[in-house]
Amino acid sequence: MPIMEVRECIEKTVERSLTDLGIQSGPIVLEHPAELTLGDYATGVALKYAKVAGKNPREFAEAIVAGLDTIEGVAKIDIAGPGFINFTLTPAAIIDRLEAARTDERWGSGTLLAGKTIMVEYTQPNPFKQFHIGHLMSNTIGESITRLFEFSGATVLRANYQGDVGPHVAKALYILLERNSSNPSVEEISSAYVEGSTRYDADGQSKYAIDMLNKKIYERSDPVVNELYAQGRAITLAHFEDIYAILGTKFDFYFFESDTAPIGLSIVQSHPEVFTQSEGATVFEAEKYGLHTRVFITGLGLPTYETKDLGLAKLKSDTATFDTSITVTASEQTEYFKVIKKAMEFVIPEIAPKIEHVTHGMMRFAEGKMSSRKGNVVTGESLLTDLIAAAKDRAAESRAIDHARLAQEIAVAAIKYQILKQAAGKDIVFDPTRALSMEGDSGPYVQYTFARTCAIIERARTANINPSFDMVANSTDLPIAQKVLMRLIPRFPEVVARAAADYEPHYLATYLVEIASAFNSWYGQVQILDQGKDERFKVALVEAVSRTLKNGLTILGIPTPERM
RNA sequence: GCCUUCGUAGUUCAAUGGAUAGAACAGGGCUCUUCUAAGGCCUUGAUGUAGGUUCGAUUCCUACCGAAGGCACCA
Repeated sequence: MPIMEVRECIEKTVERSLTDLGIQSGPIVLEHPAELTLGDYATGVALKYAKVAGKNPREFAEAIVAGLDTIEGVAKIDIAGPGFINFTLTPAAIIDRLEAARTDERWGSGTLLAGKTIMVEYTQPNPFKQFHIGHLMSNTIGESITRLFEFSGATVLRANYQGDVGPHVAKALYILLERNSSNPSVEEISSAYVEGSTRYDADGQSKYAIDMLNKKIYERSDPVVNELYAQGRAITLAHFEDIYAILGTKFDFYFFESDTAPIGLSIVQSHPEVFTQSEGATVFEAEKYGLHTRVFITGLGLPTYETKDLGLAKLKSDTATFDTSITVTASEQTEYFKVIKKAMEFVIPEIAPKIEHVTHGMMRFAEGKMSSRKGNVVTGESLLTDLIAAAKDRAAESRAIDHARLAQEIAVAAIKYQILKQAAGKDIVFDPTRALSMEGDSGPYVQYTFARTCAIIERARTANINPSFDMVANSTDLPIAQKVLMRLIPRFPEVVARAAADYEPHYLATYLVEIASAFNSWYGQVQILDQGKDERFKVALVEAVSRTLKNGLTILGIPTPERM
């Protein structure tokens, strides 16, 4: 019986036993014991309800256990410590899962989101601005969330939303026009943006000129402006595609602010009962809902990001059918999004419930916030370039056939793992030294472990060893690290499911390092290919580890080179 | 000022209200005639402060201290 079902059976029978004892507990959620030696699953319900039941916890635990049905796949049930009930799986149940890990290509997948279609919008770089490490963060988290959803049975629509109109474009274009640029490079465009921002804040004349230019861009009224605009837009977008290719993202939909703006405008203008006029602007007064007022249409009659976001929701809904649309952005937009969501409830009530916002922390320097307006950002490509350079020497000495490709795969692993190893909502303080590190708790560490498993599997194949769990090794004299692996690997589908349910890839990242660490410990301790009687069993276990690492890294969006 | 989020080893992060708070890096020591040393083994070291709820609090509540973000025409 698959382990997820064993788990459910335990949860159900515990709940029923409690009900029989007069306790309405609600659904039971099992945890894992602190120590692997204590068992595979545990519950503290006896502790929780002992007082209500008027018994001491251990006595009560005994009563609960006495009321349990026999559960296939459970070898023993212990009461331990202050009154925990611990369940230990049978060797057969564990071997059944290890066999699945070894042979099932989709090992780890589940049905949590089966039948659901979910649009995920992430990355959101803006043409005419740099692709900085904040975008790298959004892309990494967004991509791994989409893959978690896919492994949980959902159909996923990858979407990117890019701001190709708005003041930032006018600022960059103003300087480019002044420089008489033609077919500017990505660097020229982003430096123009920084200069434009500075001028906008510094002198009133430039500010006025940029505001007028902004209006022209929206209206598409000036052929010279249109020409340079088209060039700059195309150049930056093509540049972003190069980065997506390295990162391993392929979007299904691209939305642009130039398209969402008119849709949003018409929505706002057709709801005067929701939006009010104030100081020449059209605003949404959200104070009455415990939020704050935001401007939707400026005094110049131009739509702000707020209005475009309303248009975006409508456009998404018109473009594709989905149950939920999730927008992944940095936490600085948390409050902003609440206002938008509230406005949506009034103007597009049929779409509003489908729109969800997930925030991630911000990438910042120890000294403070990065700001592309000021130009003090670390760009995505400079970080990747530095990481590739750092990985290059080692890659050159590796067994890989394509060294340049390996260096890139390692660089992607290093940056992505650093982002994914911690809870998604927390800020990351960007430390260049740490970012370049490939040792210890890192992406390359897990990759290296995977490459090791591949090397062993390859050798075993050459030696005609037939991997098999048929012969169950005497479990008492196994090395601890091997026992740990055998208990940990079956948990993989649960870890994936929990990470998907909570939008928290870091549960998976943490788990993979745990597996890699146990494997490396075992590897250091025993000779796997030793021609002994356990050899086939050990090779089979290596295959189970290998698949778990491969699928796990893939879900995180991290490449899995077989040779390093 | 108001709102949101967050304070865990020297540093960067874990911990589903549970059992002895785990890792990694940095520091000290050991380990490649043996399947990849990007590895393994040993070692020092932590829950901001004060209360509260609970059988049990890093986790929930209150206050304070500290940090980050947001709060009208940026995205």
